[in-house]
Amino acid sequence: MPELPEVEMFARYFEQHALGQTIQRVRILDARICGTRKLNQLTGRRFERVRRHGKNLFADAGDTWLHIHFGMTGDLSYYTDEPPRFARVIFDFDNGAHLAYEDMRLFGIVDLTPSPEEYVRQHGLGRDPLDRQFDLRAFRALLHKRRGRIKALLLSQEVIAGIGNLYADEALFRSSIHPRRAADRLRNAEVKTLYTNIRRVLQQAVAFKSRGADYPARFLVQHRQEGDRCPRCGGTIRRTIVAGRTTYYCAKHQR
DNA sequence: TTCCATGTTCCGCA
DNA sequence: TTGCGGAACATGGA
Repeated sequence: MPELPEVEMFARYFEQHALGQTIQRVRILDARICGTRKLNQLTGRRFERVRRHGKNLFADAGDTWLHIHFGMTGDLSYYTDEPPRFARVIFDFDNGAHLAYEDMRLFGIVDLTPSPEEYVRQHGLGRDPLDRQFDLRAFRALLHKRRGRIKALLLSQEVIAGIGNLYADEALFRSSIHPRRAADRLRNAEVKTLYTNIRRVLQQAVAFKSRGADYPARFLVQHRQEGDRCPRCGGTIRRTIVAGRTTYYCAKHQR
């Protein structure tokens, strides 16, 4: 689940449920999820605010921040009765409720970091595409002298932080750009279109999700099947591998 | 049983 | 140097 829009939902969920309460205990059910720092140090503290950068969630706990990366199957669950099946870390609050980080495949990370800025710096993350500073000019600069494939570039978190496999395909689909095109060979108009569509796709995804609505049929994500009909031009949807990931695109209008 | 998965990282090779 | 493919990680669902 977790690309930028999903993590944005997690951030809002965290904000709604887990702020302001004293953490009574932190239970680590599977240490493979945790980094090197000791989450126990959160005991007695409260989460004061939440931030997101790309696919990373941060929660301010005073002089340290909780950092969560959701891997492929990470999720949050605030509950009062039974913990979810794949709970890996559980925060017990003094009101008797709990916040569980669940993760079936264990690719996620729950750790502490000095601050979101420090984390972003240490890991060399690029701009968040919904950040104000991510303007067309910045995007254009990222593509300059990049010989790699445009899809690979969109997936690279050091370039832009937050786009994953699904939304990379979606943005390219809307922009009529073939995922194997060389990044530095896109025409000016295409760069602009792609920039606009990256933001639009992510913003719309957040909007649909926050309403609990399904994505409409015009989204490629509803047609991720070899041989399906393109909702935009009637062409044929193809499945291939680009940048090591399963990629769907319309063979007719993506060039 | 086999294949696949919305992520990241590491290694070998061109 | 840059970028690519492949493998690895771990696990359940179709």
